[in-house]
Amino acid sequence: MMEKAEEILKIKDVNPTAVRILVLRYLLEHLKPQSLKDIEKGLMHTDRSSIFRSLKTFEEKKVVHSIEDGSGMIKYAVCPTGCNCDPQDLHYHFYCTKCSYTYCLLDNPIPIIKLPQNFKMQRANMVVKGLCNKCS
Amino acid sequence: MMEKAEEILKIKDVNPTAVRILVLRYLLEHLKPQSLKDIEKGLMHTDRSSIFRSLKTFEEKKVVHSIEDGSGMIKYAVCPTGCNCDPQDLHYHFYCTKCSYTYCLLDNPIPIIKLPQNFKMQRANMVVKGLCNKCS
DNA sequence: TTAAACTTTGCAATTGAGTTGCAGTATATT
DNA sequence: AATATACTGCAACTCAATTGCAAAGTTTAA
Ligand SMILES: [Mn+2]
Ligand SMILES: [Mn+2]
Ligand SMILES: [Zn+2]
Ligand SMILES: [Zn+2]
Repeated sequence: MMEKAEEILKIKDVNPTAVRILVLRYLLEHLKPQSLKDIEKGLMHTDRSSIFRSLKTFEEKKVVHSIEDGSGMIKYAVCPTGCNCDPQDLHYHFYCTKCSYTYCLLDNPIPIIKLPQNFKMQRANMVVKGLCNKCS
Repeated sequence: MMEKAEEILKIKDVNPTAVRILVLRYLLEHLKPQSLKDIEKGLMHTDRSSIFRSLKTFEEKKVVHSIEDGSGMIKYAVCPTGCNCDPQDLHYHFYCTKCSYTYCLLDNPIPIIKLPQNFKMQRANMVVKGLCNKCS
């Protein structure tokens, strides 16, 4: 990503505080979706609860999306440019059961899913599990 | 479901102990996928860890499949007849953000997902979130 | 400027689902 | 019956997530 953290926060209408910039930069530097613990380890002088609250704010303001990959730790990834987290913006994720790497499969938009009558889709958490290219 | 718990356990090669029969019957009685806590509340005289271990055994032996719907509690549902939890047997799930009901969308098999080179699919956890027919 | 109002942060404590060790009980095998 | 194996209940523990609160920082309105 070449966008600067501050620009993203401005676009997404999030107050660019010190912690938020650090957290967002950290996410931008790592293509791999990061857990709260990952970020905590990476930003050794920033408090966990502050990081946690930044992530919650980011999610709410659609700066990041979260991935429940079943590992027990929620992962966070910066939303691709133009993403508004609407159903048509969503993509699959892949969780490698061997190396525990979580991938955003950005090239695979999820298809239109035929829901039962009167079911309304808002979001989705689509995780394929298996072995990644490095592990298979 | 009309299958008796004992029959399913026999087919899936699981020793039909007292707790296991109780847990499986409980799941069969409820179409809604149940959490460990749900089952614990339903089977007031059965210990949590015993239920937990039954569910782990069931999952391993493909008696049930688990659903990580993001609610913080894993849900368990009896596998439909003939299901072997292979990729082609998988289906979408729907989590209602208002009433917290988790649905197995058995009529919607998931499509073939084009993964990157050398990625091998083993399992999947596909959860659509939104409002169910009763809540929209 | 200054004071009040609001926002953000760090720390400590709590929550709660999930998991495990272990000893006692039940069941199967010899 | 004696032994081995499988199952169960209880209590304790793990650990990611979350919260309360007071201090620090920032904005706004006298
Ligand atoms: Mn993603
Ligand atoms: Mn299901
Ligand atoms: Zn891998
Ligand atoms: Zn609902």
